[in-house]
Amino acid sequence: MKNNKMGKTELTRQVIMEVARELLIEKGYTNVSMRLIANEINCSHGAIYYYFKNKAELFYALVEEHFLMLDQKMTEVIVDSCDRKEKLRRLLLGFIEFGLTNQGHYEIMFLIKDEEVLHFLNKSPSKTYEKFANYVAELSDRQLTIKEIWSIFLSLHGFVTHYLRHIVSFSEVEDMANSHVAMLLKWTEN
Amino acid sequence: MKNNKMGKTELTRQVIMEVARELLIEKGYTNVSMRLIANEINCSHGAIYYYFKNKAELFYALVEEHFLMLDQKMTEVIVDSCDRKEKLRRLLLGFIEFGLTNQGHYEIMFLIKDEEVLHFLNKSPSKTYEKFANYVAELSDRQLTIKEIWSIFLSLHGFVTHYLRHIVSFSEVEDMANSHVAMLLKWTEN
DNA sequence: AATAAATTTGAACAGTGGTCAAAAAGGATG
DNA sequence: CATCCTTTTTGACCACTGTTCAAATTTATT
Repeated sequence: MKNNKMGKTELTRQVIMEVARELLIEKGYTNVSMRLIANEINCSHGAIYYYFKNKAELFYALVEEHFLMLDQKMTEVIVDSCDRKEKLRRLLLGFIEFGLTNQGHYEIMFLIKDEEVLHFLNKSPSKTYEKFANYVAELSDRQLTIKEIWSIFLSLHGFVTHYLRHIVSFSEVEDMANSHVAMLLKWTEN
Repeated sequence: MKNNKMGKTELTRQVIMEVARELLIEKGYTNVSMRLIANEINCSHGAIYYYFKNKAELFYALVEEHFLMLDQKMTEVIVDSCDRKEKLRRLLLGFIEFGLTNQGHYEIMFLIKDEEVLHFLNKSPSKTYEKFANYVAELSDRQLTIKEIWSIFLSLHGFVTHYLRHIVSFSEVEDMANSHVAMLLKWTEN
């Protein structure tokens, strides 16, 4: 970490985002206040507004990276050296794992209704979904319709969303996740 | 509505809940404040706390009725005079319709993470789910496992949750809802 | 009319996101 | 070093939130 001459941590977008991310993970979007972030950094809450126009922009900057992370995670599955059926399985399971290991981020990316947050999200969710949909279409045995793929996504979203409410870790529901994905897979076959 | 000698509406749990329900429908849980409710009734916000210990209890009293409404809606489908396959279809579609025509309530019943709200919800969601699961098991052609039924529920939950974020009415997504349910049904068959 | 109980009020508290004039710090120039 | 200018930081302030509670008011009872 960069320090200035007084030894205090320099205030940058990066530093603010790092602290905000830690707090987001342990408390969730609504329970992290700008003042709490500022306290953790030892600056005034007003200073944060010099780097981010508001709370929504700050937290969007956080999740923006995670859209790319999710994209990358999907690509990793694709270039893996297993057969198509296994790739598809890992793609669906991977989405659930991503959602439950990044609950705070997932909340902002796909759940929170806040207008301001939604304004910043813009096209990111649809772009990531498009990638997901293309991969699913590519990996499935039979030709799936647009609606069918969308249904698969909504089913995964429902899984993540439910367990997110009670803050359950992925490992705690891994069995159920496997079962859920197995059902969706079975459905893509016939 | 009962009025007292001055012509002013009498302050009761019922009156508070009616006003709160209207506001919940048009604004959602987080955007309805105790002071807003009080203004609408023409009483002080403090008075509401004489009838409800806090915001969560007030809104739980609202959704409590809706767990029963949902139960009843499911029962109506069961006693209907169509064949089993059609009953199951209406059961699943009915859940989606319920969620999207009572968005504010559904939010509290199945979505909101607020600890205080969760505390009051207690066993209501699981009881309603149990009823749902029993009906699904009863109406499906083949024997479904516990996990399979749970997956069906999560898939419906995902559908509702997604469209709830953008406040879309049921009629606007009815086609997609039918398609989503059709997929789940097809899966229960083979 | 006096007393007791039920109800209502509104100031106060601690918290939120956000704004902004003023102060402070940093850098460049003479 | 001193002056000037720009960048950064502060913290009081605003309007809002849920919640509490002593005090005032209304209603019911004796």
